[in-house]
Amino acid sequence: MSQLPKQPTEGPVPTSADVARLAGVSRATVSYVLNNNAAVRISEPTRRRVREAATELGYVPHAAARSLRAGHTRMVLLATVNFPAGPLHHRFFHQLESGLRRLDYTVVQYGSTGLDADDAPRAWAELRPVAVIAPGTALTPQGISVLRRSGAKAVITLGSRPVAGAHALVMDQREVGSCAIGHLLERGRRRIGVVMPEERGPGLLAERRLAGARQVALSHGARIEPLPLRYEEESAARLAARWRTMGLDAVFAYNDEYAMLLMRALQDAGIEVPRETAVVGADDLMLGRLLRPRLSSVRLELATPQPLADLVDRLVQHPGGAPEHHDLLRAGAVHRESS
Amino acid sequence: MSQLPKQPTEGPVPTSADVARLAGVSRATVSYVLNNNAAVRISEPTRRRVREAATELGYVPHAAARSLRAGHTRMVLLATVNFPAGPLHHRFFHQLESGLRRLDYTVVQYGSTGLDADDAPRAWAELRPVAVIAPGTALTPQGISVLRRSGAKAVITLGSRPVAGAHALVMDQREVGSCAIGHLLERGRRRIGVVMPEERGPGLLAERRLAGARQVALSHGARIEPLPLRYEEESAARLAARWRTMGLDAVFAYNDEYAMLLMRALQDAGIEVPRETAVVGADDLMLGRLLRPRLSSVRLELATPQPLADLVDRLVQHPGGAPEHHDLLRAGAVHRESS
DNA sequence: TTGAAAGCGCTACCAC
DNA sequence: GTGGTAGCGCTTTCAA
Repeated sequence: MSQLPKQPTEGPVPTSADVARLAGVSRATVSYVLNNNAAVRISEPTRRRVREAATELGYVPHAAARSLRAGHTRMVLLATVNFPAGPLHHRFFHQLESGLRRLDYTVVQYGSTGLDADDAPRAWAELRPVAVIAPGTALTPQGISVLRRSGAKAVITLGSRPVAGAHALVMDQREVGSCAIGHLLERGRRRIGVVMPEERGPGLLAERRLAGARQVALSHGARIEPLPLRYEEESAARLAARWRTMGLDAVFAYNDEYAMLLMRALQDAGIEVPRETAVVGADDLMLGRLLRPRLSSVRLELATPQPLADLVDRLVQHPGGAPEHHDLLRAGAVHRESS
Repeated sequence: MSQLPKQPTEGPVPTSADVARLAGVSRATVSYVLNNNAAVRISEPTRRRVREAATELGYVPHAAARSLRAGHTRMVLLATVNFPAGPLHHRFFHQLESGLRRLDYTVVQYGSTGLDADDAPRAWAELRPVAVIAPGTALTPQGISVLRRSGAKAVITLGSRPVAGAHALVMDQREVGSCAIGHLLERGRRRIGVVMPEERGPGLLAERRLAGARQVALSHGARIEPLPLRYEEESAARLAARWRTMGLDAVFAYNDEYAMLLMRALQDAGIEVPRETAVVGADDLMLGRLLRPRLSSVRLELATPQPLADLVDRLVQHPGGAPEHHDLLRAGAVHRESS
């Protein structure tokens, strides 16, 4: 209460020189004390005077000045362009951030909507981050080069596949497709539809999941039929209306939401699930358990973030190694009643 | 292709002095040219030489050095602690960021999990942001003061209610509760349950929604009954089993997910929806339309972000005014079949 | 039209 | 133990 500074808004921002003046010492001493510099021994009374002066003034060190002097930052820039927005990724980044902070990095998320693939890395580079984690889709070889030359020790891409010249955290969405199809094959299905959302967002993910589906189907002599679908009841009803003409005995519906939409439409059209057509979603939403039949799904898991924080730290400390690829995504079929 | 710099990883980061040397001019000239300084006229050939030298070296200006010299930054720090993670907010922040970038601000998201309410603002202040937008829950008066004294021209809180001494973007969740209850009252219900999730995350939101519900109910002589519920089928089944003992004729279920869970459980327990008990959710999920009966809901909307970007800009340019409060949340009942 | 130089806040080297 | 001070990269007066 009594410690609240007097002038909330006016007045210049206090610097270490102000602290030094108030404590009656030099700026060097202030720096030593506030950074707990072990290489130099300062008497306890002096330390106290400095600390008191600092809190009295509400002194906060100036990160820009510090890193300018140091010649490097400890900033990890997490570029969030075109990022999957679900709770799974949200939690993952959250934990990755905590892990990196524990290693004394400053993590900063930088959204770059509207900037193109050349401008965005330039904008990031201006902050001189020591490491950059960005979606592979936002990072061209030129972009990687810009970041490297601006002092980034580690450039790490994130996405369905690696990008040449950078380390990669791979979330191979094919895994999801192959997992779903594998499950359906096991249950005796051979003519399988794969829902392809017509919305903008899921486009790339859907392509990769389809690719994984095709891969597995091919090696088992099963048929894969892509099924464009908008996330609207009419679109689903239309698809359901011509369902029997397509001769499918199963469908992998991209994710649980599309699966629920389609399953309802199929049921309304008199198609029995799973007898006539099996349905599998993905993401294992709680809601799928409420439907009748309960929705089979593919559960996704991301790797534990702490080892990745350690990885970043290692790449920063020993840069220049060969690009490393780490697989983040684990997928597993969850069998319920709809398949 | 041919423009790719040669040494990807080694070598020092090029500075404006390097550009000057290569172009055969002074550092001052480099600065004039690259910043399109209108106050000084540079010959066209010189400009070209400078620009070519810059691209040849892959020069990227050093934001820290620039802002150190300028005495201020154009960084807007968006603190993301305890933020609702839904698509609604996600889109909102995304657009706010775009709007601010259009005004030439650098927007940076800073997660601060693990830092307490005193440390977090200090960490933010080290970056000397010109404006800070942070959840009200993460911002004590001390924190606000620290930011002010570190040069932040605008400190803006975000949340259910304003915080003393700062501008506020208010998302008054009571609105949601009162809207839901208002709808149920209109439809003749008088004894209304309000689901309170027992999970950690929604706690505060649920409290506010309940408060709004109580407010409206009180003024209409209706009864409100809080109903703790975990997001699990057993918990819902248990609640449904003792439903008739409670004598409720309606329930506002916190959001659509809890509503779906509970509605299913009620139906399984033989309670007719909406005849015996009306059910209302919130968030207006697409999935609610797939249930039978279709789920009534409260649709949430956040204000258009562009005016808020303009607001931030105005507060930065003319600091010191009285704290402003802006209401962001709009709620509206969506009547379907479950109420 | 261009160049020289000061100085933003900070840390680390070197004297005392 | 403590202080003086150079210099990180940049912009901007002031002089030429």
